Amino acid sequence: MSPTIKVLLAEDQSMVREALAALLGLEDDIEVVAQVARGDEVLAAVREHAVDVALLDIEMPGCTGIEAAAQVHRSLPAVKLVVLTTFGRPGYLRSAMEAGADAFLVKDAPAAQLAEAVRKVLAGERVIDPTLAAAALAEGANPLTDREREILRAASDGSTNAELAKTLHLSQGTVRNYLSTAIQKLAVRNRAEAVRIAREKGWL
Amino acid sequence: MSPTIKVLLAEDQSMVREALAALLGLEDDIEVVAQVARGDEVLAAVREHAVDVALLDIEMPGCTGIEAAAQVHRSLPAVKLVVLTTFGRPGYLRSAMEAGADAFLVKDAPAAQLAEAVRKVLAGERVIDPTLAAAALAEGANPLTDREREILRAASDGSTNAELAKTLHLSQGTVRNYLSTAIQKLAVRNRAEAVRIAREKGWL
DNA sequence: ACTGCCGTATGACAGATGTCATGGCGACGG
DNA sequence: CCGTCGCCATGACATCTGTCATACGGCAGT
Repeated sequence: MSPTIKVLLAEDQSMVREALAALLGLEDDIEVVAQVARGDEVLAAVREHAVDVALLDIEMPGCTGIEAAAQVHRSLPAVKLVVLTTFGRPGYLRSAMEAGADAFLVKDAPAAQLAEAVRKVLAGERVIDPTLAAAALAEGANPLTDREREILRAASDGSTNAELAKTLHLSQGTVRNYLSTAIQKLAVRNRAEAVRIAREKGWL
Repeated sequence: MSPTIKVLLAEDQSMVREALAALLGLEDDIEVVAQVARGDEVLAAVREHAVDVALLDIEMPGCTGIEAAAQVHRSLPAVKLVVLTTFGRPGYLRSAMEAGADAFLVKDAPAAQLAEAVRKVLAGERVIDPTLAAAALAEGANPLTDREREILRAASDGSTNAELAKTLHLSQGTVRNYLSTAIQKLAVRNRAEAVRIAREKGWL
């Protein structure tokens, strides 16, 4: 009796995106009504196509799927949000939830979970991998301040202190202080490790 | 008249893998007869299912799709090899070709190219993105020696010189020398940048 | 009002990192 | 058999990084 579920797919790699569309197309009750390749095109497309469920990849040009989720959640709170990602990083889960996501799936989960998640969120359920949820809770919140995160992100391409100081309009000493505190908070021994760990946890 | 083309799909993320299978399943002349999630399972599966074309992702546990391609190429040279990857790194293309690949596709190409590539390689054609091919040629070969690559790879997680020396059974000075020459060859200013650049080019 | 915490800054110090010159050893090509 | 190259090593030097103590203004919570 119910009409088909209208789904939007946001994913930057077209081959993956179209493959997921093919997968969902096999389901009778689901219809992919829109596809976008950039985070910043999500909101408009959701509006235009009266989407029921938006399926969002995190890593996208324009803006991340998490940011896109937040935008949609603010403007159109009725739209259900499924966040889909390659990396099961606890920090991602946390921020996705804070952005109003209804489901959080990792791409190495079985494909059947995708359609299932779409149906469940529409029924008002939340879908979260319990292992990941546990990890997210166990690990605690991001200990880094905004500025520390920003400097760490800027340092992640191998820039030197002098370059960082210039681009961030800070003194060189300040840059070192921030990196130093970040290194200590993450309990590592240099900036490279700090970047790696923060990335892994989804804190960058 | 010709029987269906038997395809093996190797890709570690099950959602993507099954989605690609769904996509290829839409084609009448193609049949996905095997799916594996690890590089080191490819060869056995190709043998077992008398596969015509193997579709290999590069980033996989066990071994990379490129290594798997080389194995298949050596043992069963009649099997056609399509390498599929997220990252259009020229160095990847180069090594894929050296491993005997018949096609090289990036995941952000349109989905239609996938089935098309399968048919073309079976017809004896090679399928390569011309832009990428140009980039691979323009950039030249990997200037790093085996050892330099190895040390750079080991250093990429933020290990310190002392740790590298220990795990690689080298003197600390030697480690520094290798990193220094790698840094110079890549025309960068520190190991972090060296790692980044080498990664980008697919030289790691 | 007082107490944190954040952002910013400085100066000093120790230790890590990058560079350079130099050497030995083995393999491979001319 | 000689030159070149890759691999490994040492020592010396300059620079970059990480740590610590200290400071000041702002802003939030008690």
